Amino acid sequence: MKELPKISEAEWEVMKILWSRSPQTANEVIEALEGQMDWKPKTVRTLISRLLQKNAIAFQETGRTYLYYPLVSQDDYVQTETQSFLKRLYGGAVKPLLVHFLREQKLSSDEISELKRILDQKTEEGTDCERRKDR
Amino acid sequence: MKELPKISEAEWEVMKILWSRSPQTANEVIEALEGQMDWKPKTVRTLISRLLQKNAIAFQETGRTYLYYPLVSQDDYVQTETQSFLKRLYGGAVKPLLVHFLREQKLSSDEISELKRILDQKTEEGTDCERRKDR
DNA sequence: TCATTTGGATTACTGATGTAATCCTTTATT
DNA sequence: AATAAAGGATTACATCAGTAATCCAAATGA
Repeated sequence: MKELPKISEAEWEVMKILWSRSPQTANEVIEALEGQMDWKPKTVRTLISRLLQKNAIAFQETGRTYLYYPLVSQDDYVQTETQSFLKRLYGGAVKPLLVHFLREQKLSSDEISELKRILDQKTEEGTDCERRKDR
Repeated sequence: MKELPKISEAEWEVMKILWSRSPQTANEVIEALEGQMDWKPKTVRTLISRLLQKNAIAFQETGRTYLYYPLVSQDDYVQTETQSFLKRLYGGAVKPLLVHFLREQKLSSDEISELKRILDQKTEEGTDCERRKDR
């Protein structure tokens, strides 16, 4: 697996725009962020530059302007970030987090049903996992 | 709710030590981190100082040395961090994260059972949540 | 053609973070 | 008593992140 570039919080906002639609010009990104982030256009351009340097995005030239697009998928990114977040806060153990969330969060009954369904599936497919370890 | 101080990753390691046992002297913390973090003693002291400034920890003087202890609970902290993490990566929606994790993660069948149990509890107690909104 | 606007490139500045070293004072050692 | 060791306080310095402003070349308008 390749190294994913580290994306800062501010940069993340830009990525979200590009993930939602791409390619886009700098100005389109700037507009998309307007009213949402209270950033000066120049600020957004800086973020775009930094994302370029980090190889998180790239561009195709069209005339005198560039069309930017992401080089990393949001999914990969979320996955990786979540992994390291978990490691940091929960020592890598997923279950405590899940327990925590299932307990604390307001979930509609529909959502609860869906989660249960997923768990049921896992019961079928995955019961042999890790069994071997008990010798 | 009070403002929790922002704790950096390196500082977090120190906090973990103090959460696991407190109060402790700087040297005890330094020892506890040895072999684990490859930091010079002075580095750890810097982190301790910064945590003091941020009011994340405090100390009682005993003779010429200090005994440090946390001022914020790990639970509060984890809760807050998780909230903002979710907000950042999943737009605040918990369910996508839960789905993601339930799907991706290796969970033992015991864990799965426990999670199901929690969901069952929630089904009973919480079905009226948010119902009002549909007018 | 000359001035203006515009897009991208470069430079700027502040605060946080990682990673220490140096300084100063008090206590322990010779 | 003079010196060394030790603990905390202060200072250091590079990099990253947030937040822009300035510079420069090409396109546009007068």
